[in-house]
Amino acid sequence: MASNGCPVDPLLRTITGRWTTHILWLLYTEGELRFGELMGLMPDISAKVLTDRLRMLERNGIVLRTQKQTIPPQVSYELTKQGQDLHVVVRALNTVAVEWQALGWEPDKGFPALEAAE
Amino acid sequence: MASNGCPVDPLLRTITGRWTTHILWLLYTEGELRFGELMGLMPDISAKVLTDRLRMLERNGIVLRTQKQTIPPQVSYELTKQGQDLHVVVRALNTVAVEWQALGWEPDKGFPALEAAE
DNA sequence: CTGCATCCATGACGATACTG
DNA sequence: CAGTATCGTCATGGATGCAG
Repeated sequence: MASNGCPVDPLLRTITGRWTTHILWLLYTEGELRFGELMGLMPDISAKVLTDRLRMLERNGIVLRTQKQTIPPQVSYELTKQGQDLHVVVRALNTVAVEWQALGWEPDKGFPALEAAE
Repeated sequence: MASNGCPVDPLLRTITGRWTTHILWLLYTEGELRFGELMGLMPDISAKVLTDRLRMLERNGIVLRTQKQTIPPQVSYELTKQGQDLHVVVRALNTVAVEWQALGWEPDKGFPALEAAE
């Protein structure tokens, strides 16, 4: 059922899904982060969803999970070598997002600035 | 509820969603296409979903819909100027997707080639 | 501190049938 | 040809509570 001949789709489905690129962005810009630090940097995410995302990214070889058996436990996450491949994508995304933001673009509302100019 | 300070999220939510990048890819590589041509190039999509996606992309200023009032009606879609900004993103996505495919990557299965090597 | 189990609401996706 | 209308299913996101 994957879209025939479109190799992008599975990748997109992986890095998509609420919060995922934000996590990648943070791990890319901040480096290794602990679970609680990620929570702090994303005030609106729930623990379950963050865990879901991290586990999924781990399964896919994109982040590396390191657990220190101390009390209390400490768990850190960092990008794997493959995970760092994604910075090209995330940066491209970021470039366009910032550019469009400057044009007044909003989801489901288009480019108000441009329509006004026509 | 948008992820605070992450301008990427709304953009990602827009270009995400089953088939969307495939549509963008086709309009980017093939140029202007008619509704039926898009259907033909994506054998597994339903008319409703294709319509949904195109309407959404149109609302967001990414594709331009042109209708010729003939019998039978002819409707064409093409990328707007802003839509073409996305080719950077789609190409980045495609580059990584192809690269990972070569490494044996599959969603939820990681990189078998690499694990075998370790 | 880090996370798992459970439950629920939402909406995306898709099949089918019908229309100007 | 190019849709619209309707309905059903299922995955996702999220709240809450418990646990090592």
